[in-house]
Amino acid sequence: MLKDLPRYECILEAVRLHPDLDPSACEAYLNLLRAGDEAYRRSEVFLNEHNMSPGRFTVMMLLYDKIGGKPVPQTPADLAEKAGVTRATVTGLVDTLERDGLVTREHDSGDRRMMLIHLTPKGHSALQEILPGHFKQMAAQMAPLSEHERTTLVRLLNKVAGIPSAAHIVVHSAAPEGAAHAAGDIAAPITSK
Amino acid sequence: MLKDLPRYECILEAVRLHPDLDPSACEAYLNLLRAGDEAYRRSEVFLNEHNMSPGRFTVMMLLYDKIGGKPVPQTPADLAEKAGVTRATVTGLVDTLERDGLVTREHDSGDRRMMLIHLTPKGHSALQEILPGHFKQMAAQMAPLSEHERTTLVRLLNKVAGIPSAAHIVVHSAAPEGAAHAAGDIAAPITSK
DNA sequence: GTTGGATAGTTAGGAACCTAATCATTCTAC
DNA sequence: GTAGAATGATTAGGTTCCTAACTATCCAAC
Repeated sequence: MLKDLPRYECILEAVRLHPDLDPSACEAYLNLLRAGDEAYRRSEVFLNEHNMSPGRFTVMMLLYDKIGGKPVPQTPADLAEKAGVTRATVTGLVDTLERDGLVTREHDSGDRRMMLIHLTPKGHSALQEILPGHFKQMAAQMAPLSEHERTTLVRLLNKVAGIPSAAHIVVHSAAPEGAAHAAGDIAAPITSK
Repeated sequence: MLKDLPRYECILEAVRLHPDLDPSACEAYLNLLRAGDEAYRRSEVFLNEHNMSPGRFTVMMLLYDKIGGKPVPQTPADLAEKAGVTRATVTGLVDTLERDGLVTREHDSGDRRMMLIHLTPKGHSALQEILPGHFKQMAAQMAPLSEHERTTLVRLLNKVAGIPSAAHIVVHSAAPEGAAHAAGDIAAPITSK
């Protein structure tokens, strides 16, 4: 939210009035929020140019199988769970995506409570058109960092986000219960709720 | 947006279909967005418990002089500029803050186009009540990081966010045009638009 | 001194999120 | 087999943001 962050000196000033304020924590926290927001907004600008929003894009990416490159149908509840939003939000996103002809709804033949959301050919080609630019855009944003710095950044971010340890995930990719590698299911966040 | 990030292996898989995809950039980017979102949402939850939202809180903090601890009036345009949102958004936020008796609007005596937003005594004490918890909450979120790690994190985040260099800011605190240290005016982002 | 352009704030309408309530279908237990 | 709980999706209504259009005031130039 803050466009310009307070200088470190100003934070130190504020500590006089508020002894609870941990200056280095405050600085790290504000910079994290700002950098995250910056990166998010840049992507948003790019997506907007292609009649996309982060929410719409996420839904479409979830319908797009990264491994096979083929569209795979999913239920709204699946999409909500994977995207980390409510089912009501998915309903709204699918509404506009369907309106634009990028996805279709279909009743599940087995359980008629469920819907199956499909990427249409139009949706698939829209994605093909957007993805290269999106990837370039991500690469450009991270370009200032060396490979080593990226690794460090990921490690520190995971510490903050409450991910136990980045290391063990790659090592023993447990997956005790089968299925669903598509979006990866590493480290279920504490944000369960 | 994504609750669970793809595993690194899955990203590597995806590179086969999309040569533009820079795996380490993608991983760093996704982790940045997720960690930022996590931190943001945690703060949001805390603020919500006190009848606040990030937007409302930011406006009130801008009206609260961190140095003197005294409320200082500001125009909506000022607030919008410092908060990095549109003036229309500030109008909406001030509407609800005024409704709740936390701020008041007053016509500028000199230029009757302008309004001056004041923190009311009620608003001031609401802030006093929230701030200690907010600070503790920030400290708790950053607790997993050592002082050294915090410095590193800030340096890497600034690289990504396009801040030229964190060092020189503290060193020669230029401030060529006078005034307004309240919210700090370091490093105007590229996001000017 | 009046016209025209800039500036400050608001209004109107839309998108993406939320919670809570509703409707339809399925499953479970008796 | 039927009542009631559980589950999937939607609807209704609210919030926070946006852009674009509007209103009011000020200032500058003729």
